[in-house]
Amino acid sequence: MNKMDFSIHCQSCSFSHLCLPVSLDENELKTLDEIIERKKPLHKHDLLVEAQSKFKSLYAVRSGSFKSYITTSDGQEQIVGFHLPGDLIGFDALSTQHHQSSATALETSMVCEVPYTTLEQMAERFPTLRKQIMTCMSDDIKQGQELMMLLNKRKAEERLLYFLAQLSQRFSERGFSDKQFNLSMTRNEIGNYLGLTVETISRLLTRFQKENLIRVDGKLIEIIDYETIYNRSQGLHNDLLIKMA
Amino acid sequence: MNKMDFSIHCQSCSFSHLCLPVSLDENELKTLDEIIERKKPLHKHDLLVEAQSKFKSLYAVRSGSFKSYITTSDGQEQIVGFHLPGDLIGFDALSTQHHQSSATALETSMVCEVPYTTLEQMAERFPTLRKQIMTCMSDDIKQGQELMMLLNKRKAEERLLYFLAQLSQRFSERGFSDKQFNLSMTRNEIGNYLGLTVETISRLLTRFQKENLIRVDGKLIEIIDYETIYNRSQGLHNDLLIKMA
DNA sequence: TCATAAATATGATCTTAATCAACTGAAACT
DNA sequence: AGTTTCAGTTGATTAAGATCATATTTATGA
Repeated sequence: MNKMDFSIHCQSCSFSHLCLPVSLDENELKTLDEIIERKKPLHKHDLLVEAQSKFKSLYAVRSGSFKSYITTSDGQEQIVGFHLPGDLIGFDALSTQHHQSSATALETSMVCEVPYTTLEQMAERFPTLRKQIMTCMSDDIKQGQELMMLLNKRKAEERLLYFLAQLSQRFSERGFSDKQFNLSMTRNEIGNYLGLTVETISRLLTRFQKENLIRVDGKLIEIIDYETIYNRSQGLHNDLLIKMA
Repeated sequence: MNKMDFSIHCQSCSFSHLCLPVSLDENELKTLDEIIERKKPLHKHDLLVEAQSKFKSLYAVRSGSFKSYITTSDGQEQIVGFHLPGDLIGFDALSTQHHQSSATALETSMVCEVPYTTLEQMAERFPTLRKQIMTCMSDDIKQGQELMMLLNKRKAEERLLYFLAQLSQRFSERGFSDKQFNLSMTRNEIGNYLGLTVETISRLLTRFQKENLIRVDGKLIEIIDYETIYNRSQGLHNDLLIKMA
């Protein structure tokens, strides 16, 4: 048994459909469950992974949320992703065996630690697990490509609407409400991620509220008109949609 | 033997240090070499991989160059990468078993096709190959993150200088001249990739020439002052560097 | 609980690169 | 060869979002 056993198991985890366990059979799942260490909770701002540190483990988010970010030579921070329960953190380290990005908790959070050497041994035995690891990595690539598109081709309004639509969708996949949720990141962090300034994020959120797309109360966001949010995040406006119909 | 044998082998390929063969022993290399199919040359604009198509193979660039791009619902194209000899194309398909992005040749080019099922069987037998595949994927993620940073935090001048510096470096890794090379992509494609317009690329190139950083002659680029190009691509300007010294 | 700091909101101004436009040169196509 | 299309250059104007400035609200901590 692990030092820390919080009596949490992959078998009963409500995010297993998004995480490594996908498509493992009972026996495989049991083995995976045994190598995973449940760590004690991290608090806001706590560092989970430090960039440049040696790669030892992957981390699966159990509760709470994280941001991962890279830092430029001149000290600027670029957020490259926000992680919700079920997400895996650390794939970018496989290339150099050192982490490319750091990850910190955005709120009190729990993770499952997956020691890489044991995971690798398991991967050797279970092709389905190997496949799932690849899938997760490939997802990371895909997400990066989509974000690149967003940053390149979309204007401020579309970026933020996309961000909101995507968050709503991700919450829904995880069994949370997709109509009402709390932002665990600051406006500043959203801006950093989307390539915009805090001021722009703030102004847009108030505008979206005036347009009756969302309701904003500090960190709490209520999605009122998902349809329009989604359409406009894709660059489709009402007048355009009417023309097409 | 394969239907097409151009008498080219991994064993004698000058890009093997960048490709799958890295860290394979002689025996492993021979097996890899046998499953790889050398295809006939592709010409400019020829489609190598079509987005949404079923994932069958990875492709290693042998000569020439490719762009890969995704297409939005409204038909816009976003270039997500340029591929030089030794690069692998197709990792983004592992997640869904369908390609996310399309790839077309920018000039007459040759590829080695690596059928995925056989590669997977090999990966099962050779842990080093498995590791190398992971490394390549992880590199893709890393590159995506760096580009994201570039698009998010850097201004036009810095983006294009970064692009030039990176190209020069990549050519050098492949044994080509890092001082003088041909752009196989159009200004338009560079702009698309960097999130800028053709006009901006054109103006910047002429400015860089006036500033004696490069010489431009149509597609031919000569790197004159790599040091300054690199520094300024990182947001470091001369006056700033003087202050720091 | 108050004090200080951090996050958010909002207005005024400025900057960068996009857009629009016109022209030149280079390929590609019968 | 000559025409059409595509790629690139350069200038003038505009618009989107950054930056600067200042409140205001919300957290955090002694």
